[in-house]
Amino acid sequence: MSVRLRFAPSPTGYLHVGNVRTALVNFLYARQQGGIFMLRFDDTDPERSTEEFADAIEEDIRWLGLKWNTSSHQSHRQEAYDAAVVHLKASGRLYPCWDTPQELDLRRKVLLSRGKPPVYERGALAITQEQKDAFEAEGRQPHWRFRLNQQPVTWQDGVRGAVTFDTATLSDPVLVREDGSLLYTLPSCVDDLDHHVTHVFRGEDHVTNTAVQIELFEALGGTPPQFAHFALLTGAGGEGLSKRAGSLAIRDLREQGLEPMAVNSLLARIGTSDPIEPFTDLAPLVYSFDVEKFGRSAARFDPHELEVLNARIVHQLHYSNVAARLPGVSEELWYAVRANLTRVADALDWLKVVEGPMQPVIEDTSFLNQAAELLPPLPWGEESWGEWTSAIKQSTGRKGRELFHPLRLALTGREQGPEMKLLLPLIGPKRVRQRLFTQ
RNA sequence: GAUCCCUUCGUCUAGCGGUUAGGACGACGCCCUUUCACGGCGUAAACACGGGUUCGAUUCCCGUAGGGAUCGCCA
Repeated sequence: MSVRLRFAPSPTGYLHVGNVRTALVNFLYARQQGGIFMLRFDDTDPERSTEEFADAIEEDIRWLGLKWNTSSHQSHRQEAYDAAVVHLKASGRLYPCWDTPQELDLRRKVLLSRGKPPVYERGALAITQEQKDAFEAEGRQPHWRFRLNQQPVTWQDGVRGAVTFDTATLSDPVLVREDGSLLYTLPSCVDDLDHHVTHVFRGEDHVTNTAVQIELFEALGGTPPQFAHFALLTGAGGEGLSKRAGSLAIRDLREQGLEPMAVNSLLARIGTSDPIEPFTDLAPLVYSFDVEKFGRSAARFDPHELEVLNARIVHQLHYSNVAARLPGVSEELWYAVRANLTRVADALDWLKVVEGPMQPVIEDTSFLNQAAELLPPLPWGEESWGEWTSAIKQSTGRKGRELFHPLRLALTGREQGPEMKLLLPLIGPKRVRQRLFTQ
């Protein structure tokens, strides 16, 4: 049976680098194994989930090039969850609770102040039938908790090896709210089962959930998928990333003009033992992927690395990949300037330099006038620059920087840039003369 | 407060008792290009600290410090 993996964002915000790393890891493994990659919207929280965010997430994933085979929304699968709830109630694993949030909050604080873990003490299991009747008479609806086995749960983690977690140290999770709406845990397990998910790769913030979910999978009569939990990313300063995810939203990176493959190249390899390299497509990332290459310590995500990767990717990009984004930029211009770019859009600046209008920088008027007299014969090609500068050298005695620098400045207005032998023919004789004679 | 995970060049990491502690990115230098950038080549750069165990610890154990995570009617 082929592998089936899923990326399950909740549409309560924009995709950020942490999310995308999770998406990539699941995508890469699914592709490598020739399996299925599913996009699943965990939109069980009607308060916070919106269609706008769901659309934005799809847009971002498409931009990255992570094609999914199927997609689903948890908000459309209520019947499946209802059936699971009925089953769990019947087997006694789901029990009603009438605690109010205020009571629970207070209880947690009391336990904490005594130095005890703030775990739900199962008061609801102890209440009498009279109390239940009383609650119901008042019209109060219960919320429902999953009764944990309070035993060690062990699984073989793809990154961390054998992991054991004692569910006695955990609170029985609430699965269903008073109003019947569901929390993340149940739909997630039901979907994983129904969709035959074989592997779940996610951040280590989910390890405790895994123990709970394994019990749930079993209570539902299913077999848990294989898990792998990689260490989370931190910011460049070593601080947690999740809290300040806003500045690292994928759409911001896109708006900054970064290439999707720069993002993919970094996020697929950061924290792994494979070198971070500038790739122009996903294929090498797919075949080199191995979840065991992930380390167990948090890696730093440094936006500067993204810049560096982006530049190196841009230097390799073919004209066909960028032409649509660069109106007016010819193939010749692209190949002349790409090695000097950090972002694709920077080519537009060079278009302006070549075609004008631009302000030449004049260092030495008489030298430039002399040079203008020595311009090589038309038509100009790559060899014209050499012919021209040799002639100038001969007649003026200048060489090296003295010879070269004033010409670049007059012709491009810039201290640095692409090779002049490529730029000269593009600028052309008319504009060259114009710029040389600028006073 | 409790529990779990982690700590090797600036960064991402290899290492699984004896190594000149390896690679990648970055930095720096040289070469190429009659400046710059690109590219090529090269150099510098690390075992958090303190105790053990051992003939011998980067590697195993304990502790300290630091970092990350979890303890929700969020996902």
